[in-house]
Amino acid sequence: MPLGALHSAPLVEQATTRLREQITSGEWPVGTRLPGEVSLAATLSVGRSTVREALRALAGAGLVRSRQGAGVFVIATEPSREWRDTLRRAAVGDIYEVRMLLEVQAVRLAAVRRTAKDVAAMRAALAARRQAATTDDAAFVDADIALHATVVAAAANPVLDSLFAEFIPALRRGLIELVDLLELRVADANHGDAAHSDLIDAVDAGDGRRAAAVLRAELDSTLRWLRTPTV
Amino acid sequence: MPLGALHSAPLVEQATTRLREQITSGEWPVGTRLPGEVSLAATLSVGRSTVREALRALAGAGLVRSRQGAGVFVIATEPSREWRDTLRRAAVGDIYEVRMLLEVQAVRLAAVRRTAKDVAAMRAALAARRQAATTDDAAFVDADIALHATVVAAAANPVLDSLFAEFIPALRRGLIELVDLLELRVADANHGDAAHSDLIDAVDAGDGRRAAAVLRAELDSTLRWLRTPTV
DNA sequence: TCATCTCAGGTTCTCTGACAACTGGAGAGC
DNA sequence: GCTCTCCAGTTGTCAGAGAACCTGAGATGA
Repeated sequence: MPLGALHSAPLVEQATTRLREQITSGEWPVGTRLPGEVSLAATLSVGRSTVREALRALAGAGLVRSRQGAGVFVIATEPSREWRDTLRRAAVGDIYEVRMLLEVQAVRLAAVRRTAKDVAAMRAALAARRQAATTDDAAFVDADIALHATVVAAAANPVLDSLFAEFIPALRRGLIELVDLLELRVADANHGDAAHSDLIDAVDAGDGRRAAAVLRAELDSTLRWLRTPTV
Repeated sequence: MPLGALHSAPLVEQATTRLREQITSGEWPVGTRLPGEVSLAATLSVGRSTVREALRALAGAGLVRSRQGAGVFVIATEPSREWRDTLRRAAVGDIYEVRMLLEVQAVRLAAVRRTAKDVAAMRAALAARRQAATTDDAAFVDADIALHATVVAAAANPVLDSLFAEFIPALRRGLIELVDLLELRVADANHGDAAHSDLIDAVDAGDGRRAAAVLRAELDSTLRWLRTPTV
């Protein structure tokens, strides 16, 4: 692998970058119909095939969509990954607060929408969490998070699922440290088992209010610790 | 907006899907050098240009990378933007439901944490929304969303801010279509002004319960429309 | 007046062919 | 063993042609 290519980037890549900049700079907001291929080729001083390939790259990135005969339209701007940066840099307390907010509402939905299959998955995850109680902190936290993910999944909203998954890396980091710092598992390696069992029972019974209360109590006590300044 | 295209997908999209499946199925793991363009064109029974465009789409999605003379290589087996993909592809009702869930809880926090500066920003945004009432649907929806963003910002949680921003492109799309479809602004160009004014008053007064109720009523009625199957 | 149809111009889609630029491996020479 | 050259195969770019599609304007008919 050379340290750096000494020849310029292929024209398609340059064109892709130029067009992408038009989008991310706000020049072409969502909904904009891009100039036609022939016009863009003239503007960029490249062949039409080069423009087409650049547009395909932007389409593959999810920024544009083309309709034959109608044109190519901006369907998304490419934010600067602000969300993921924020999630990486934010105080764990802020992250956890949003997680809590989301999940407490999610269990209300889960209590309404859960299927027998969802409940079976929750109970299987609870069993796995119990099994992980004999292992190290990281594995235990992973099993705990996996259990919560099954509860969120029962809300039957793919956006929620995906959003919860976005939180997992940060949650994992924060929770492993917290469990270690507080030595939560010294007295009880299966810390929180009763609450999780109650949670699943409540969801199973369709009692959203109770499920939310159980989960809120659990997450709230954790949040309080996460918000406590560390010495 | 057509209910569904009655003609088959463009060949480039089909080829992209086929090639992507080879990657995501594990047939072509990371590091694999794909067959050459000429070979792929023969395999897929399309022209070489079609293959090239499909490969560009995959490159734009971050799955492959090509080196002139050397070949095209798999660099990832999963798109790296699962969350964003979900947000783009999900049913607008699912998106809106999560937005609602988030925002109703956010206003509870906002009612506790708002500063005088936050409230001033909300009122300025309300004024801007009123001004946008004289313009087109898109501008009005933008002003509406901006107002909601000021309310979320008052919750003083950067993760919430950033997360709300993630929803904006999808919300914008859905809401502009809804406003247009239902002709919500024919009778009242400044649709929903009273509710928004009440919302700000409640946040200003620190009445989280009332703020949540006002917002829930607003968002719930919109969600109901978004969940209604379109004829 | 309104609804429907037709047409023209502009758009994207696909293919072909040609040539340029590049890579990597094999073989030859030192 | 190292370096250079050559060659086959690869990607990159362009041009051109025709097909398929979309949209808006205008014409026609009820």
